[in-house]
Amino acid sequence: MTSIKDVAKLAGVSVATVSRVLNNKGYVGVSTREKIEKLIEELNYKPNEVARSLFKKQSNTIGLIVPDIMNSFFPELARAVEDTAATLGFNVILCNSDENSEKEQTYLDVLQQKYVNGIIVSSNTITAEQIQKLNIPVVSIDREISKGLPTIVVENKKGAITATQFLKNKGCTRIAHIRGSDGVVNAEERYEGYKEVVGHDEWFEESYIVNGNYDMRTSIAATLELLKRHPEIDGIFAANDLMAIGAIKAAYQLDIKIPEQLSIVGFDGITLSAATTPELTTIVQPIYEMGEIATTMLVNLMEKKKIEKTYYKLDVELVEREST
Amino acid sequence: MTSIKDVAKLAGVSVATVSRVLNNKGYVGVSTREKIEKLIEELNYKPNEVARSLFKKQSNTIGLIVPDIMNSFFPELARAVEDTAATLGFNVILCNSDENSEKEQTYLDVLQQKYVNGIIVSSNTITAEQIQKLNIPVVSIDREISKGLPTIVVENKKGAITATQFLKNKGCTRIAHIRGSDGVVNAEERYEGYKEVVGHDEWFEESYIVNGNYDMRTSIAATLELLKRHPEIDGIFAANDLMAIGAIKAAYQLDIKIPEQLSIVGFDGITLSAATTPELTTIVQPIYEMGEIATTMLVNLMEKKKIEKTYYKLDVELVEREST
DNA sequence: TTGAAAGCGCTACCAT
DNA sequence: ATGGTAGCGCTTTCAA
Repeated sequence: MTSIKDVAKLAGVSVATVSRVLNNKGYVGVSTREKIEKLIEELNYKPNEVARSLFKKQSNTIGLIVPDIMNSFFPELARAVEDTAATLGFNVILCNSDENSEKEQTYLDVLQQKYVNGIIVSSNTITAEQIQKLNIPVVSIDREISKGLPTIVVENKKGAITATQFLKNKGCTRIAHIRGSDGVVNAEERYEGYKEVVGHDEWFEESYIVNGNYDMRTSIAATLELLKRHPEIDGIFAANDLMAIGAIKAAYQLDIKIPEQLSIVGFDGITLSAATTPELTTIVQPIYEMGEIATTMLVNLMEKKKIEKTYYKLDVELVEREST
Repeated sequence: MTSIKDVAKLAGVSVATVSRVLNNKGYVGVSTREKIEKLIEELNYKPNEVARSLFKKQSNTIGLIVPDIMNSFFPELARAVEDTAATLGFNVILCNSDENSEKEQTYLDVLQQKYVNGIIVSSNTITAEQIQKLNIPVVSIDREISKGLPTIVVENKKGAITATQFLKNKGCTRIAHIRGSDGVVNAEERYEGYKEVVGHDEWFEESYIVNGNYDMRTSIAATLELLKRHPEIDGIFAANDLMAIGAIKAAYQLDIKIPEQLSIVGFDGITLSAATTPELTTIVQPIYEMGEIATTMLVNLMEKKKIEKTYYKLDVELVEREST
């Protein structure tokens, strides 16, 4: 690999001068500049990023910590983050935490050791304290780690209300809910939204709610049980698309027609939701936008620009498809 | 951030000694070692990876270049790569190339500038020459860039034969093919496999083949047209799951019953394929395993261990589900 | 068994 | 306008 020294030597100047043209900083005579630029071109010289990082204490890299890139909306989020980062001149290191605190801490440590400029994280387990210690900007996505920390979330409760109300308007009279994992804030919020709409109906009781653990398989089993217990159910609001798809499968097994006998609404708007048959009516989150905003905000934070807003609660939208 | 100097000073030794205990290399007196280790613990000192990288010319990082992390099997592949890399002590930088040569070259350049130890790449456009220049190990996945380069692929043709033959055995008498993008090797191979099985049947003609461009939307349109042109079709082999799902949707639109009137087989075995209704019969690739093998092989290459094999052609398996 | 110091490739300060 | 050089935090050679 050719280094700045080689360029300097061949150009008959000092490394300082080469550095100046590299960074477009400080005075350089026109002719020397040209000579150096030509040389850089010829040698196809690219400055060593690691050496730069060591000096700058920044590696032009950001860390992205997600529970599992295979799950629901993380591929799209990752894509948005990587796209935006690339545009702004950063690379992204992908980390799968499995929501495991130990792994998370390990990743946080090595990201810090690698001088990443900032971190985007989606986690329920990470604490504000862990983040404070890091001393680099962190933005939290999809989950609110603590007040004050830069955060991008969506209108979970509002979305749930929209979904449930929509089922009601469609004429559903017994609306069940497949809720997300215990202890996860957005699962809680979606549950609350559901309850706000039907909680005071005289038919309502807690047994219309099952836990699908944000997972398709669990949801199938839960739905089967739910429909056995309450065959009168004619509407289901699932707290994410995966579980809604599970519900579709369960209904299919029981030979229940969707949407004729049973309407189903999901939450997330993942690619999958448009690929099922029938296609899923769902509350779609602006996933790509979330990634964009998070990354842009992170970069602003990193560059210590002043930020107008560090808390975004993005709106969600009901997209009606074939399952209702 | 506390540095090796701080540790050395507090321990009353030189940085060299601290470095020795850090790397478990060279002689260190037992008592000094203990003192230093205790100090490291207390200070929660973590060595600066960037400084290390600069010296070692290796950053304990590998690059992963895929066309688009949102597409078909890349999330699972990325997961496998990251898991394996993490276990072996490496981070992974994610790059989305969109199969765009310029982007690819840019990524290759910055990965090299960042001293990544190796690169895993899935691309049709990258050339052997580009890789040679890099001078770091590269393994190619899903596509064969050139003979001699470490490669992981699957039995595309064989899988296609299995799929098509399976449809025949199921009693299908007019089997169509939705092929993948032009110029993509695996699309070609799958097409060949299909043709090997039905190409000599007397009913066969080229008009039973349409191009779905490895994309769901395109596939829907193509299937619609296909079924209009040849209403007698009772079996479809699609070159990937996304297109097979498109075919399901098209059939659904035309009110054609699957599998009663039409059987469909896909290729890939992505998560999606088990989420549709009806669930898709497909040729599943060992995606996770491909990622594992690629990463392990890459690390061996990086560490200059001797490699038994640099070319893997993994077997695929037909998984029968509801679409046939 | 330990320390001093060179050097990895670059940037930025201070001279000139 | 340009050069010399310290220093970023670490590893490794050479001496002691």
